[in-house]
Amino acid sequence: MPQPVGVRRLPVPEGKSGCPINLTVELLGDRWSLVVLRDVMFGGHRHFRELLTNSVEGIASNILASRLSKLVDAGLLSRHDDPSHQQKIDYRLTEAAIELVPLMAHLGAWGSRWLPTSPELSIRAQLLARGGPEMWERFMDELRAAHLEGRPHPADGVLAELTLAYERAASTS
Amino acid sequence: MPQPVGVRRLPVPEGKSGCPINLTVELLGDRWSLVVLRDVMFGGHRHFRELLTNSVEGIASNILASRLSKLVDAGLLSRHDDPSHQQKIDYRLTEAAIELVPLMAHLGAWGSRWLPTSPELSIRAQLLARGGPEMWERFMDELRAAHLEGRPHPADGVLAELTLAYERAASTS
DNA sequence: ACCACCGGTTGTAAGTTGCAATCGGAAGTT
DNA sequence: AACTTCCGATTGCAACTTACAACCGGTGGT
Repeated sequence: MPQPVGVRRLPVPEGKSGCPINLTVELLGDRWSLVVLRDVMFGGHRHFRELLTNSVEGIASNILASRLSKLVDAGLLSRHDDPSHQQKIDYRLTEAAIELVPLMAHLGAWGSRWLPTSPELSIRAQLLARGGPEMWERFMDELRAAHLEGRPHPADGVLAELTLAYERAASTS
Repeated sequence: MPQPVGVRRLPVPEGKSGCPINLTVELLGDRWSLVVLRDVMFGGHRHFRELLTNSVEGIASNILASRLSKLVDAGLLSRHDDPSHQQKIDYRLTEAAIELVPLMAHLGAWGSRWLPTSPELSIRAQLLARGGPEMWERFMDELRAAHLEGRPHPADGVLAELTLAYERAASTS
């Protein structure tokens, strides 16, 4: 299991602020980083093409490539060979990224409360918000099993529940 | 009290995604928006110069101006005349911004766990994280009193506690 | 041999950011 | 009345980032 950087007491990079909020914003505060992580986390997409094609927002391939390598460098994603295809790369969430689940939940909850979201897309966010910390922990354990240990998502897990709720909403609208 | 936009079921803007996480990232996912909100929220700075001069990260004045007006347009800040000076503008948090407190808490907690933060600056984040939802609610009520009703922060409030902890840490390091 | 798919790169144009200097008006000081 | 400081910004410019479309060499299935 990777060690939190903060615990190692690394020096604050020269000329930077060292405030936790600021450093997190410096790392994730751009148009795409969190969206890519969202697709890996909730969409279950783990390959370049998958992320490129299934992105609702239409990310450009060069931006996706640059974000993926940035997130790998930052220790939020890890690269693995895919046995099914020599060129295929399997991007997996690291523990650091998995611990962003509560943040994603809040982000989604706030957005669906204050911004003009589309109903079918905000169902997952509302479900996850209502589930609270207990549900987030279950989801994080599920992600750990899938991304750190390579086991598949269970059919009765949180991801399945969220996906099902979304699909039901999307088909009836 | 302002109404959440989501509740009004505004249409999703043409060609945009409608996903709550995406819309929130579109609004707040840049280098400065959350940092400015942090300074208003935790630093108690409510004037342009104050934000410009006391910013640890050194924001440029044109960027600050552009972010302030964007946040006002988005309904996260409101502008008020300051009786003490005709040109002075008092930027106050709205209810929407106050409800970002849990998000800020998670942001700070994640950053202080995974990024090389400076100890004295992460004390507040850790205190707020440990306080949990109960402390966040107290802090939000305090912010509502200060920003929506114009009453001063109480001397024994959450903000005072956080500031004291920071100042103690800063002086002994 | 053919062709779809793999993770990317390249070129280019448009937009955003960072930095320093500066603005006109308001208030305090002498 | 003159001078200085403070007020929320704006301007010009250079550097960087983003968006879009075309394209790359290698892989694998038919």
